[in-house]
Amino acid sequence: MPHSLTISPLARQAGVGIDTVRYYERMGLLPEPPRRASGYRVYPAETLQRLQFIRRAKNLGFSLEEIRELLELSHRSGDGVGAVKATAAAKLKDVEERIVELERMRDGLRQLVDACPGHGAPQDCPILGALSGDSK
Amino acid sequence: MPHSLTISPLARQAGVGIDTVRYYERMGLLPEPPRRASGYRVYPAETLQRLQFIRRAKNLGFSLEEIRELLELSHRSGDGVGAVKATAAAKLKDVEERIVELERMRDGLRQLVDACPGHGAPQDCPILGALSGDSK
DNA sequence: CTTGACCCTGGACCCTGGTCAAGGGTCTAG
DNA sequence: CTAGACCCTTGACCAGGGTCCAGGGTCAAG
Repeated sequence: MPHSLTISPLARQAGVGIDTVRYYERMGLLPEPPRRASGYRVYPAETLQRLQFIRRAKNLGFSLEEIRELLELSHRSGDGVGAVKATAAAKLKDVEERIVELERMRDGLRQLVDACPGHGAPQDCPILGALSGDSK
Repeated sequence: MPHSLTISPLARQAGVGIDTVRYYERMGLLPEPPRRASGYRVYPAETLQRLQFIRRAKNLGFSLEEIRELLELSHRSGDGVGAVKATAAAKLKDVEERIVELERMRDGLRQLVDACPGHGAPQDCPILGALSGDSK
């Protein structure tokens, strides 16, 4: 199985910097990879998936800490399965709330775009209103 | 119309710190409010909405710079309406993409939660897989 | 009028999430 | 065997987004 990478191609394929990969390792987002005798890190292919997950989650506004929790969910076996489930459920709720808010924002923007066919004053556009639903 | 606040109740009601309000003003997210003779800032009630909007948008992963743009959209009249529309359309696309990714994440989490009824090993849960759709 | 709560400005400081550089090994093509 | 590309660690530095004084006015209640 030739699916192992040194840090540089890994980082390149994941679209992040080398330093970032090492940073994530320090922060506990990536497991410490095996090393060659020389000390070089050697990554299994799945680390690439993990990095891509991280990038995506980061874009969605999750902090590295939250992402760490999400990642742990999927790789922890046995211990305190109930707790794992609860954490997942909490994240799920969080994600669902974000979706609702983004949908509200989307609707506001859509109205803005539609209601403003290239000319005419867009003041009083409902973008603020669209998001003024009660906050949690 | 008694709807005017000094900075402290404004901040309290919006759930942010006083310093944050002044910081947002410096960053151009809040307009400079009128002042009393003493120099005290006096805010109209709508500033509260604006602050709540900012908080929400921030939670959704928008940077202050992006939020500034969003806010400008809703309050700019006349000038360069075409450009405004284009900006709004771009934001809309951005928001839609975020929604798609969050939905993917939600589905992954939901599977995780459902598939793991409180006991039994949740390893091999599809959370990583669920998010491994090609990134842009 | 005085006291306590509030407001002002300016500048220092903090955390997060990286990014860069120095100093020094490693690997591989020629 | 040597040049060039890669890798290591440690530690400094940076931007974004705040947060916290210090020093000094303001305002309302008593």
